[in-house]
Amino acid sequence: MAGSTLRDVARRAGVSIRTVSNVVNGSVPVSDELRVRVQAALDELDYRPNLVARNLRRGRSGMIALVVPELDVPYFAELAREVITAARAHHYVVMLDQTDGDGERERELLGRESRATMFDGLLLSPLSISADELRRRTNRVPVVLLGEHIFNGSFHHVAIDNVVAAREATEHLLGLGRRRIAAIGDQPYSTGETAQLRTTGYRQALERAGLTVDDELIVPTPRFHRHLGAQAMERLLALPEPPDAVFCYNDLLAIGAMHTLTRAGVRVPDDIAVVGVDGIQEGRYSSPSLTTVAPDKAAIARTAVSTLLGVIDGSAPVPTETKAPHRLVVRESTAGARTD
Amino acid sequence: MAGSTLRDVARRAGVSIRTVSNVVNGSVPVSDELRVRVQAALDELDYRPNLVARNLRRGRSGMIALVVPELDVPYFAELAREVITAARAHHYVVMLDQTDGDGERERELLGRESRATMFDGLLLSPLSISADELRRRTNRVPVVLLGEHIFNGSFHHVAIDNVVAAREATEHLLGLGRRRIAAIGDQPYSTGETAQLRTTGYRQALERAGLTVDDELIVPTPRFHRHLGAQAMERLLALPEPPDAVFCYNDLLAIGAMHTLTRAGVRVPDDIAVVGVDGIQEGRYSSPSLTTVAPDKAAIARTAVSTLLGVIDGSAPVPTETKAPHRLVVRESTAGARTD
DNA sequence: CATCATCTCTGCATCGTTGCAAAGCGCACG
DNA sequence: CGTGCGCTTTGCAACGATGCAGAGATGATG
Repeated sequence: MAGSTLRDVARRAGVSIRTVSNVVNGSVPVSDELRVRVQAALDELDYRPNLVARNLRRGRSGMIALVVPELDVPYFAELAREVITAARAHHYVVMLDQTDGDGERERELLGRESRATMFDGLLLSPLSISADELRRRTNRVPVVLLGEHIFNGSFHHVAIDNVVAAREATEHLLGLGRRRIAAIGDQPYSTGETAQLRTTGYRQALERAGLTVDDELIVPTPRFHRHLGAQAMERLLALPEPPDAVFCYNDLLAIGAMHTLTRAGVRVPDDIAVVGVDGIQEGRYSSPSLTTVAPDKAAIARTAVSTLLGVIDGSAPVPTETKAPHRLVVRESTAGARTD
Repeated sequence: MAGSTLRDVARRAGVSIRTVSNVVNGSVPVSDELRVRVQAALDELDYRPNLVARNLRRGRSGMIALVVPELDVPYFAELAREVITAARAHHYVVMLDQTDGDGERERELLGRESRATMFDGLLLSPLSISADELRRRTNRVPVVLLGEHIFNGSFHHVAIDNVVAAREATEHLLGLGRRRIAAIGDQPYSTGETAQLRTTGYRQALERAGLTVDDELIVPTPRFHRHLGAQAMERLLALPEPPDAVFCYNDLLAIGAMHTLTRAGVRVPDDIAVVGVDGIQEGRYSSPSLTTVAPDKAAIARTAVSTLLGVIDGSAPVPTETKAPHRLVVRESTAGARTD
């Protein structure tokens, strides 16, 4: 029951511990005769290396942590999937934690008694923590930031170009002939940088089209959840002059918005076209299916993981700001065709 | 940069390593004078305990692994969220891995060179691996199984009562007056036990209502994904006598099915009522919103974690089969009211 | 035949922490 | 004043693995 150790195997095979280790690792040549004998002992005792001990000796754990606000938000679940896959390609495993966007939890994560030291590095998708704090707390552990916040070059960072993504989404709506385009999801305060970038892109698109931005059409939401999208849409429908299209800052907001529209008998896209961001699977089977700006999550994950591993092995000391690709996926919610 | 150790702190404070350790852990009393001095040294050097070393010494890692088929399947993401939360309450962290339902991956997970030894225990949601194999491979690591497969009492196991859940879902449809009720998601082969249990419940409900089961209405699907639900529904619509209700073995199948129905101009629930299983958030904002049998995921997670920890500390040697609660959540997809 | 290079194999030290037992110290008590 | 008790503090060993340097054995070479 209690796992056997190198010592047990060595005793059984009548060789030194070191020789068993050599057989297990295969790095140092071992004579055929001994190898066979040791291998037999390994099999009989069903030896499994104690990775904790190995890690201590090697100074590496082979584990990274991925910290996201909420794992049950599809975007993060899908991203986590890709991160796990990308990490596996480098023989790394991934510990997952979620902060619920709670700054306290984020801080605790990096604090004195945290488990952070167990990991070779951290992939962090911070919501509430400030750049200063992060800097103060991460002087030990290699960190790569994902998608959120701007930390003006002091951190490794992987994200899509949010301004461009938002501009393209809005331009797509303009291309349909819509002129009264709303935006759902602005976050005009210090930790809402991502949202603000999307607002910037939205404004750019309208201005380039020679339209004036109607601030009434920009509805802020504290988070990016379905029910907040639904609420925001209600507010927009109550306007004297409702919009004819909505750019939602993520797909969940868009799905919430479409929920409100469907209930209100407003046709999508005929009366109001809807576009989201994130490219989550849910949007492919919603009714109507959702047009979205889809970040290349696999690319984000691969880049983030390899950047992090670079920091870990010291080959990437200078913070890099990587822009990951995205593409517009057009579906029914902005298609010319009727929904039903 | 390189983290300071107990030795460094001890040197600086002019005390023994052991005393520093005592201050850090707080378990053994230390005189005020020394504690202050040591604490100062700890702060100055920003000491963080090396958890790998601590784990080696203590023989516990404080980590469990959660292995699910696919993390981007909402049910598993939501379950993972609860598991992480439940584990945190016990000061445990959770490593996440996914197998893609690939038996090879599941086997590898338990194999010789796996990371399994790094964890104190495993929460496993197996898809393809057989009971025998699992038994052969898990003689070392404490394991609790989640929701899938039947392993006739040789493993700790937490799941809802699938037969009852399926029966209740079907009875709900019967209660609406529907009489031609289809089922989507059967898996009539060795690793599809969960699906088979749901088929059993479905049959029970029909038989108790004095109806005969029309095997044509039971559409198998190899997995529980949206597009397979959509395909299955197409098949049902093509029948000479289509159903007036569908029980889908999970919410994704149901959402796929509703997608097909909406496109085909079939009204839900007026023409065909739909019910799913899993209680994922997506179903609350789908159009129409989805009636579902919702397992209490938090309860499943709590039970699974505390059972696992019981196995780990040896206080729960006999395999327990726990039935977690579930409840029927009625929404638009089976409501009397019109959708639009 | 002596010498040296080569190839296996081994023992020791070490990673950073904690368990254990005993040392050191002060104080109360006979 | 000596003994014993309780409290704090310490040194040593150990968790299980690997790096390193060196010991043996073997073969090649002059």
